[in-house]
Amino acid sequence: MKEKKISKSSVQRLPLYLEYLRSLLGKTDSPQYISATTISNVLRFGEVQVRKDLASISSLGKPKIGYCVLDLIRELEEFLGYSNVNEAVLVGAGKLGKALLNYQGFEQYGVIIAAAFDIDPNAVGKTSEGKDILPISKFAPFVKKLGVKMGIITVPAQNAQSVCDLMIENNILAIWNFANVALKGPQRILIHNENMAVSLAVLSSHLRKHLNTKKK
Amino acid sequence: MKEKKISKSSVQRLPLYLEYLRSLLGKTDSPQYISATTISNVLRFGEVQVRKDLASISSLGKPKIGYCVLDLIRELEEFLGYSNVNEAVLVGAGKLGKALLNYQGFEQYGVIIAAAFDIDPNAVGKTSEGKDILPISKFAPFVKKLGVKMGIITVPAQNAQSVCDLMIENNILAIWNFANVALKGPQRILIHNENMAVSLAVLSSHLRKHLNTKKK
DNA sequence: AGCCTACCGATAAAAGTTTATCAATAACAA
DNA sequence: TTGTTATTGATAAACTTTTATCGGTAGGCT
Repeated sequence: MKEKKISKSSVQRLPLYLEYLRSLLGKTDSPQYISATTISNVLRFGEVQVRKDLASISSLGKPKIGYCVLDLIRELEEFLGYSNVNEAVLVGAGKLGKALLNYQGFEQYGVIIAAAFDIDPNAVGKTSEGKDILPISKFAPFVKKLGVKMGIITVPAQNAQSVCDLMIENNILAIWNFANVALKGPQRILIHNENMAVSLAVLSSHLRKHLNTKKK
Repeated sequence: MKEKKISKSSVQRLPLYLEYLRSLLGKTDSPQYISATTISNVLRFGEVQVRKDLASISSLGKPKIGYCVLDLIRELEEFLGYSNVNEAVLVGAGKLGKALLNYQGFEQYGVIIAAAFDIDPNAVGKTSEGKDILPISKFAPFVKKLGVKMGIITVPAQNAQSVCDLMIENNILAIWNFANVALKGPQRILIHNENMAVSLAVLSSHLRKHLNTKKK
């Protein structure tokens, strides 16, 4: 009810607040309250932006005092869904796929990759970390049985859309796509395209621009 | 001169056009010209958006015909800086760092990771793919010698800013940051924060919202 | 030739995001 | 108690990005 609409860009800043607040807890002089001003100085966001972001997930915030750190952390974790674990499945056990599969870091954010799938029979087996890589034929039953709602795509670009369709058919609701195409699907499905090429484009075009103008 | 200002979001769509156009070349019925309408249908962007994006990097575009595919590809590669190779250095040879280091895929986009650096003496050596992992003390001379302009950060969050500062001191111009903090630096430096936690936040909060509303 | 149609490019409107301004509130000190 | 100050939260302005509208141009068909 009280949940105001929150912009996508705002959501993307939330984990940064969370990371910072969590880092405070470790310190010896860890403060009980924190002001938006302080946060904005550390993260170098606009002061107002911080307030707006926090306002959309939290109710508290006392004048002259700021926000209660512990409450904020709890509310952020709550909002971001880090408090309840989501299981995910990964399709495409190539280099990138395996790297993600073996990467422990996601558990910190409430995501566990339950298993990976690959079309290549040679890829099937167990990773060094003991995660299963199953044949793609097992995908539908596996997902149905565990009720997995999150899918990760690390197949080559030309196969990505069909994997995406497969996931949607099997009631996956959120898809994290590492293939170098912008996948699309029905509105209700969230497809987040994580595209290394896109990032490289930003970096690389900046360099080109910068180096060119210098030459002149 | 003719280069119009182009928005960051626009730049981020460019590699998708490129990928699609490149994929056309492989086909047997590969067309010589292509219209913005066709592209927009495949990539599911707005038709006008495609035109605007293309207009900012290309001059051509004939009524009733469309754009010359080969020219477009050339112009995109040119703009994105894929045509001339950029060397990059990576700091932080942990799991993620090594995965990136060994990942060949970047070369397709004109980026080669020349070497990695780590503060931990035990990490120093060569990867399975034959890439060097050097002690961080070698960073400054290495970067200076090769004139590297791109840096990749894969260290834990608390060390990321100091690595970032180190890179800036050594004239790195574009930084690709995988640590879970938003790094900041002077305007002229491009810092692209690639944050897995941010992506997970988007996915995970979508799931939470979706699953909650269903329960009701 | 002249008309029709597919398509581009420019300009304008709308939507979304960030930044600025300011009144209101609660702690603290005199 | 009363004034001062740090800080919030709401509202408004500026900016950015996306989407809509429309005139203009070049093929191709009659």
